[in-house]
Amino acid sequence: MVRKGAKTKSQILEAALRIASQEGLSGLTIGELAKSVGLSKSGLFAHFKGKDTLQLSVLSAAVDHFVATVMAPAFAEPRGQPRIEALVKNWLAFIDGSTSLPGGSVLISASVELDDRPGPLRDFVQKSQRDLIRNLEKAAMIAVDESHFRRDLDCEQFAWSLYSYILGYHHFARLLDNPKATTFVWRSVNDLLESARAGRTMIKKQESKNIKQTARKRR
Amino acid sequence: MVRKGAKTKSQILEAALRIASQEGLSGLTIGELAKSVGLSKSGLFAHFKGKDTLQLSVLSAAVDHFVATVMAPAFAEPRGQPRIEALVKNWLAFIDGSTSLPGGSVLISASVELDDRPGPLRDFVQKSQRDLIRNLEKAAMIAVDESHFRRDLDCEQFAWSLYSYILGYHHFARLLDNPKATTFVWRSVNDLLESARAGRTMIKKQESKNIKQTARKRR
DNA sequence: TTTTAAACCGAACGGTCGTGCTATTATTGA
DNA sequence: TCAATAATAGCACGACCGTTCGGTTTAAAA
Repeated sequence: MVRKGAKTKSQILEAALRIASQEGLSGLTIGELAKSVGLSKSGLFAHFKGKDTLQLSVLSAAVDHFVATVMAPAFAEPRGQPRIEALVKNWLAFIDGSTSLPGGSVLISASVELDDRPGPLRDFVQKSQRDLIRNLEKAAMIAVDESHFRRDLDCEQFAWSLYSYILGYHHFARLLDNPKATTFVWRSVNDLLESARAGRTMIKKQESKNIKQTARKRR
Repeated sequence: MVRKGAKTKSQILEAALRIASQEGLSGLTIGELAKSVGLSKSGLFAHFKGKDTLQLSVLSAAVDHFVATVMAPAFAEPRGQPRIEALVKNWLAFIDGSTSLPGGSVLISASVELDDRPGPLRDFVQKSQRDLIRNLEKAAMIAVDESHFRRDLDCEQFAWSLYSYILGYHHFARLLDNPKATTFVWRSVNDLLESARAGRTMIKKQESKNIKQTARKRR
């Protein structure tokens, strides 16, 4: 009894995601969105109680999309360093737009857009970004647990550095169109991985070699 | 004969800068701006040929403001590493808003806002950001020249890493309100400086010690 | 097939947007 | 001081914004 509605609603969010990724969250207008999905303004409006709800739904959809195309596949990889490398790889592809969205990450745009405007939208982005950092941190902790990384590694600092590189890539690749962005980010990430590995103990020679090999595979 | 006009124009740009830093460049509206400087919409509008020109002027003013409060003072410092550290220090203060602007860097916001919208505005931001990176690179090259950094340092990579950390700080400090942001960024920057220093030759022991000391001073 | 509720449209509302016009006030050079 | 000119205000415009409401179509339930 509630079939058609949910379907078009997801279509709406899909289109909304595409627009928001290009025009920003506040650049997403109901009229334009309605036109892009072939609905009337009021017809579309009926699916949400107001613009705020629509924007929140878009952000939520953005998180879902990010988790599905970046986090989930990475966390399906083997624990430890391979997982972290997969995560970075997926993430960069996500930013490039190779993964369906034309205009970079909606969440990064929203982060900058909302960082000075208190309210439910900012709260949501804040929370989702904190979760994201937490997951990076956890991935690092797992790598420590697997003896890929040294035991005294500051995982929070690690997560911060990693995220900074992602932001740097976003900036260089999207705005500056710098073709070296990929080289830079992987060099920095590999350095980061190496310094996280440094001083490791109790690893068999062969295993250590494997790790080094894996770290370089994307270059 | 052209006195009053230029004066109020600079007042307008000052207010515009403040608004744009909070609401974003596209969130800067003529009506609101006029109200904030106590002018009528049309009275203010007469100073610019259109909204595009206004936005360009704001971006230009943002660049000037950044250069004046971050770059210029840093480049007044001694060549090499001290200059780079001063640059980072000024930059972080600038992002915090301690330097007159309440809402972070207008240019960083604009970068994300415009990275998918071709046109004169994007071109301007692109150019100014490229200049900025260039200056970071030059600062690194000078440090190499001064034998603070090793001779085979990839200065472009150095500039990229440094800028990534700045972006990371912007994200963590502004959106996430993470109090550890300062710790993280300085730790990463110091690591970066150290790795840029590593393998240096022909430096007297005492000099080397001074450098290390300077690198740690802000922690 | 009929009933009934969900999905959608069209028109209209008050606001605000950027932008022109004309008139009025301030400022300035002579 | 006085004319010239720059600076500003007032008003109106078309366009689009988010939102409401009453009616029509469409799809699910019976």
